[in-house]
Amino acid sequence: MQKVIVILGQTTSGKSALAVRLARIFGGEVISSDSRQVYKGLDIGTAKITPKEMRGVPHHLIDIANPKKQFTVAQFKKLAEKKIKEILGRKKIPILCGGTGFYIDAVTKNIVLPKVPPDKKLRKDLGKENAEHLLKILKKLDATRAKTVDPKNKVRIIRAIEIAKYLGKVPSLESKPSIYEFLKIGLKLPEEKLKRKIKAGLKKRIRGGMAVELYALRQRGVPWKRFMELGFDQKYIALYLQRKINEKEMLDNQFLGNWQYAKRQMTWFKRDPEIHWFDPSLGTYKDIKKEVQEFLLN
RNA sequence: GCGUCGGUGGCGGAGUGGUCAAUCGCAACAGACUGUAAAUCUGUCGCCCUAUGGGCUACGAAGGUUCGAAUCCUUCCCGACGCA
Repeated sequence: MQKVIVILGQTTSGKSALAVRLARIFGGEVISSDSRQVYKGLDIGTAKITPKEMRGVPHHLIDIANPKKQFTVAQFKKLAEKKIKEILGRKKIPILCGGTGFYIDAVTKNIVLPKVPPDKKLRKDLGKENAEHLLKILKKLDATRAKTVDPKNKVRIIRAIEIAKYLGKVPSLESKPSIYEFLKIGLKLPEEKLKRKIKAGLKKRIRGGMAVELYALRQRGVPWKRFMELGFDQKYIALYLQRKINEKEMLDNQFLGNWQYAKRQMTWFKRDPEIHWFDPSLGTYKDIKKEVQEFLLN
């Protein structure tokens, strides 16, 4: 089976740098698996790797989407699979690197996503209803899925309705075995160190012109409302630029957002027993390298 | 110094005689996750236990009134504002 390396972990844990190092040694190319770095014009705000930091290693799936439009897992999965194929075709090692657990699982667990594209109008209309009512609508279309969806999660129920409308019912969850073999390396920092890194990273992004960057997007017609969805950093900068919060509130909320996100990432990753965890602050690079080496040889 | 308003759980903030261990929001902790996933959503959240029940300590402090007080009275301490 052909091999693919996966580097995942919490925000600011050092995934990108590790990916570049491994890519340079083993002859790899990086496929970003980050749901925000796909957007063009959101460089500083999503802590995108810079060309210099790439050190000659090709990076994929960065800057491929218009921030005005919504990018989705399904698109990611399709593109990532295409890139994996291409990279392997060049006799190089694909390295999936990022912090979006769902995106990574979509590829590594080969989750079969129903081929029903988002229906903007339907979502908008149904969004006005309450969860209880939505569940009733779903029950009529697909009683089975109605029993399993989170009954209070409108987003989920609406998607289920969307699928049921097109396919008659929501197909049961399927996860086909992947044609690739994956080695999952997880990076996890101790709490205090992670907090410090998040703070430092935030400072750097602010000084680096995160607000200016967002302002430019705004000038290009990205509505304020959209910033709310683009991530915690951009959300609070947008509120600050609109003078709805002050500078301190912005910084506090941004830190909190990053921190809570890091915790949420862990609850996702925790349930995957295949991940090999390392603490990058302990000089574990050699161990990781060894692990990768063995994986590639077998 | 006088006057007014106020002091509630980690924080903000309800409650103004019983149904209050105390609405709610935040944080915290745990978790879910079928094309929004940096999103969306759920549970727990004073302490202890033989735990869909029981006990203890609590609403600035100390007394008091009452069958019963976070809620009423007195004094004291602290804060904000007003008058001096």
